[in-house]
Amino acid sequence: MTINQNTFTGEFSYSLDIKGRVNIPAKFRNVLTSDNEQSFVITRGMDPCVWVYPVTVWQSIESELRKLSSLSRINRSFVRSTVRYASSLQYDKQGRIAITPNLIEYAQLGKEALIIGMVNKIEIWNPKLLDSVDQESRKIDSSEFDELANQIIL
Amino acid sequence: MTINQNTFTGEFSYSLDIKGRVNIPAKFRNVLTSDNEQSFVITRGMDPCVWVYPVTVWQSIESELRKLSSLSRINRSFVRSTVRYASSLQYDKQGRIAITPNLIEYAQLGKEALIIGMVNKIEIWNPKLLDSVDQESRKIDSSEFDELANQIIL
DNA sequence: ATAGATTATGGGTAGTTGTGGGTAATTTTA
DNA sequence: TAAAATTACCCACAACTACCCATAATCTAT
Repeated sequence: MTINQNTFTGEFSYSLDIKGRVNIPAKFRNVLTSDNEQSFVITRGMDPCVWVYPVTVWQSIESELRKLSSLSRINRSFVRSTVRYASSLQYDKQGRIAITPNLIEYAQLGKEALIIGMVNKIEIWNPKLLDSVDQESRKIDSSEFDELANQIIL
Repeated sequence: MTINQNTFTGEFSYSLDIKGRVNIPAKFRNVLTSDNEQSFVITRGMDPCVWVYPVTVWQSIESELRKLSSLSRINRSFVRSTVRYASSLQYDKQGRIAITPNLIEYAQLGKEALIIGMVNKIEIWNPKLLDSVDQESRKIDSSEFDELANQIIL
């Protein structure tokens, strides 16, 4: 049963096979709306990981990007860096997607892949890399972190 | 008689079976509103226990999370740490939910499970662990309890 | 107090899911 | 144009999960 459309939560550890394929957790596939046509858009994350969007979500990001005027240099560079590495792909009959060598390298993915639901998107991490990034940001941001928690967590 | 919709009070001791299932107390199921569709969201608690939310309560957390832009590093790390261990699930015909191995390990759950109503959510504890956490915090917190007294009348 | 309903707990089975590998089609390269 | 490499598609199997049924204990109402 799906609680919410296009919403991803939870953590799953899967293996990246020799052909560069990872499984999309069944739960994630099930919350995809039909207008996504079993497709995702994958791209670089802001952190060293892979971001995976449902097509419909990505489309709304694109329309936001369209609004940014190219007169501004920051806008141009921002649009370029977000769109540059994005490509759309379908998952196969077993529910797997093939990650491009580009992105495998960027996210430093090995045999293990940690898949994390991030509400409106999915992240694919090298588990060890996530650990270190996590610890780092907890050191730096702990007070702002607590503030957010006070606002949001019930 | 039910006191209030989606409100949980009281303490119940249940067993965790070999498949990792625990019963949700009938009283708790009965106060669930129908728009929860017999579903809960379970996640890590701030203490070493499992938190169980009615879906509707979780949705309000989720909608707050959706507002946080992923451009900010703190936001990303906060969303990740909040959502990472959360998953939604329905209880079966017998009223049980299956707790993920992840969370069983985190809350150090064994055969016994203590289920505690926490007003807007449910906690699942290893009874012995709760005892020790409880004693510990009673030592520390008495002054802070006094502070709370100014906010809440019992 | 007793019958009927509800609740707690255990286990079996069929279908789903994760993972590996094989073959054909397509693209790239020489 | 032919060989090599890559990609897409398919099949197979093991492990797991969801769903179902059974039984014992407890509660409810007359």
